Amino acid sequence: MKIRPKVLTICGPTGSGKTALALTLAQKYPLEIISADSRQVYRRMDIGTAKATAAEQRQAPHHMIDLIDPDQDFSVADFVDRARPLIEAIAQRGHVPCVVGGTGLYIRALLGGLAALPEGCQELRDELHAREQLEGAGTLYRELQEIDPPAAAEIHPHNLVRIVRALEVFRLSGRRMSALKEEHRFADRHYPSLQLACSFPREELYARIDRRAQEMLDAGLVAEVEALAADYSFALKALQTLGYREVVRYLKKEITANEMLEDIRKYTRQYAKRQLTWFRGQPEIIWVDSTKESGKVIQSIDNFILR
RNA sequence: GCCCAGAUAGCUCAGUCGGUAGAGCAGAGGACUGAAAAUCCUCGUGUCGGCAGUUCGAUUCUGUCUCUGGGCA
Repeated sequence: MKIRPKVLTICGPTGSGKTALALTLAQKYPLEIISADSRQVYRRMDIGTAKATAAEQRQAPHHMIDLIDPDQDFSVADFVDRARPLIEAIAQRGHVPCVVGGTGLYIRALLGGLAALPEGCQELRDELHAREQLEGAGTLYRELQEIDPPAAAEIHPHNLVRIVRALEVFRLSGRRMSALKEEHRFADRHYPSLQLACSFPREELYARIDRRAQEMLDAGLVAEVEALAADYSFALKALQTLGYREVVRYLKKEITANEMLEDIRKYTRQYAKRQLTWFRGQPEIIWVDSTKESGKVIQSIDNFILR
């Protein structure tokens, strides 16, 4: 009989203590951690992505970290494709797969599946962007209004990334993205899941983020970026990542060391806020203050695993 | 001590030829299906430094005081 793996997820904004909670729980349960983080998949991006340290990774098996080189592309679909077999294998050996991360879309797609959309095509995207450039702002949006009115109605005319994607889907599949999404709606139920999110009062979360930014710099974030820039270039897409791009600007002498620190803090806080917006919209998530409610957490995990 | 320039939103500043004011940033809220640490949207009442004068009406003009720059001594 094929077992249906139960999946525990721990999400929350950056700096909310997801890793710490997972490692605490790993002392009590046979957890294997699956990182759901769009940046921790990159090798050599350790400090700025707050990757679990080597010592932390020894406390429980970690997966989905250091998968690819910094110049390679990665997408939600890649994440799902790689994580699914891992979950099966972990469950087979009697362990509990624990998905830990802040990339909300990855977790949602893992649990709810992905619509039958074609994968992205960089050349096509470049071509579309070039057309918008050449033929004027609004060109692509008008085209989307023609071919997929429902999608156009949902996408703001300024949101080029989304507009390009919708056009790409139509061009590659011959079908409207709006229809394909409507047929799917993250409605798959791949695994029974218990979804926890780390919560903190906003002020405290921001204070933690501010502190961590300084710690990252102390730990050698600038050197990490210098090494990447030396082997690739400042234009490396992965260096557009929050925390990395500010260091790049510092190294290019566009901002001072202090501005770098303050910018990293500021943009990280804004990112945390966006994550909160996403996670708040996920109805199944149970919010816990892990520093105060560990009893409640243990209780709900017991119920979930033994059910 | 004297001269000059400032004082307007949390910050930087614009503006009102006299009818109580608006940008950027910050902040808050939101959207999100193969780029998601990305991308995008919405939200602006504040003794216009204090006091007094002129005026129907002053944040705007005048006087004075305070503070902050800069200059001269």
